[in-house]
Amino acid sequence: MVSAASTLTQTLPEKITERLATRIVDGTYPPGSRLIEATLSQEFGLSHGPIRDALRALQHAGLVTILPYRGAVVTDVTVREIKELYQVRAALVGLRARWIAEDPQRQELVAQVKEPIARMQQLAGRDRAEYTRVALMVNRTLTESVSNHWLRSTLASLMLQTSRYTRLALASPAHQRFSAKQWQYLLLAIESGAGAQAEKIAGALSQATRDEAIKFLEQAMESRTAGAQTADSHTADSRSVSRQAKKPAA
Amino acid sequence: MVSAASTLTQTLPEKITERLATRIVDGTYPPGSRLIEATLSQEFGLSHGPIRDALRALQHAGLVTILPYRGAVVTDVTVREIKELYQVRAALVGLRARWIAEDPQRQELVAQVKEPIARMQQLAGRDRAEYTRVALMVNRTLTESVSNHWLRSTLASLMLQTSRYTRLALASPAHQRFSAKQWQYLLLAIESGAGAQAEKIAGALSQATRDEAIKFLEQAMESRTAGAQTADSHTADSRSVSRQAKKPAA
DNA sequence: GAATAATTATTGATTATTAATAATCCTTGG
DNA sequence: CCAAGGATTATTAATAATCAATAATTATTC
Repeated sequence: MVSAASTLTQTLPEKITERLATRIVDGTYPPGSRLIEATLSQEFGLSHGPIRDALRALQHAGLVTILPYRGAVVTDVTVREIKELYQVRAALVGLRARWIAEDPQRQELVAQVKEPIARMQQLAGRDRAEYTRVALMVNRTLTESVSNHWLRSTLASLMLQTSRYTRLALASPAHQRFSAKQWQYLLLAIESGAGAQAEKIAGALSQATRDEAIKFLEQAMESRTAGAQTADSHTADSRSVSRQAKKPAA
Repeated sequence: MVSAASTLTQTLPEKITERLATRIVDGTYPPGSRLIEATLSQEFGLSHGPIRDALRALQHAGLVTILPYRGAVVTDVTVREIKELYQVRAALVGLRARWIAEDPQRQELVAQVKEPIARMQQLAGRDRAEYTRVALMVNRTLTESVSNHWLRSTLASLMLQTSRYTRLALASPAHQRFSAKQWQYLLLAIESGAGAQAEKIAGALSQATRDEAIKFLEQAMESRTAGAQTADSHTADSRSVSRQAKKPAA
């Protein structure tokens, strides 16, 4: 479940897992790229063992697909799968909001995120990178505040995957402004202990983010299949994992 | 995510994972038992590699806890954690019911589970083992019918863990009868496409199962701490994983 | 009898080697 | 030219032997 660069990690494979996860999420390794054990073990100056472990962990996190005797490939998720992913995420984010709103000790958390959420109002539509940073941070704070261990870890796993696409949605200034507003409403609902309302707002925001991300992805898909032969970074069929297909830039 | 002895498995570690998972779930390896690489690799006639993989997979599934330089121990879940686990499960089982009820192609599934659910009525309060078997089977059929990949896999993971405790609840004839009734209502709600109602029934049943399981567990805890020195199978503090602590019966 | 040091069991990681296998390349015959 | 089939290659899967690291246990000493 890849604790997304949070709790100071211990073992070697965990460290590697996080470093690789970061590269996948931030796009350094685009979907379809192969993660080859030999290359990675050289790069990190390690033997195959820990690398293997890390790749397996990434598989469990859903960031990588392992084909027997073929190795790890950064998962290329179809639009349909992304929709499904967000659907589950929306439900759990709703649950998260409700449980937080119903937690007697919620004011601590409220105090912690009040300022960042206010700042999001300022940034919305102005500083894209910073807005994204703050938004993801607030999200993480909320997830980590959940006392239920299982909700926390499954949410963390889903978030890790969706963050790849949420970035896309947050690129739109219009969506930023919408998102900022919704966060403010959500904060109010949580503060006042309105569980059902908090759940509804959080779920709706998640759905909206999904719709926005999908819009971008479908555009990208079109332009990709249109000018297929031109650029090398994205072949028409990024699913056919042929040998020469994009190696991770070493 | 340990596909619980379902989809015909391929690789060695997956096979081992399933065999070990079965043993943990059915109580062959009680909570607190240590799973030692050397022993297992001998038993299965394999080298350490695949065993390691399997243990890591079990850790991801939440069935085992790995302590650095100490190895894998069958997770001993606190009552609080079990409550949390069921809370998430209840929410997702509710979601599962709703989505199935809203699926235009649901009648296929309905036809598939109608008979088993009718049979549950007959078995309830009479044949405990068979009732449990059918109930778990129906549950699995429902989970596997979910088209959303993420819901399916997270549910499968949660189910694998909860099945350890659901068994306890299903031991009670009263709960069996209650459960059988609720399943019938659930089937009707699904058949008629009443999503919200299906969600409510499924969630409520999950909660009831939880309450029943907790009751058993708390009884077991009491009797355990009371007559601590007597039996060897469950030490008072099954958390202290000392060297001599229950080895898996080889 | 408690603090500390030695011992032991066990995992973590490395290295080298062989087997298995999927993808690709390279014939060769039509 | 080109399609079918076999050789080649890249890469993972698994084994084995070894050493390092470490947590728990046992022994030792004052």
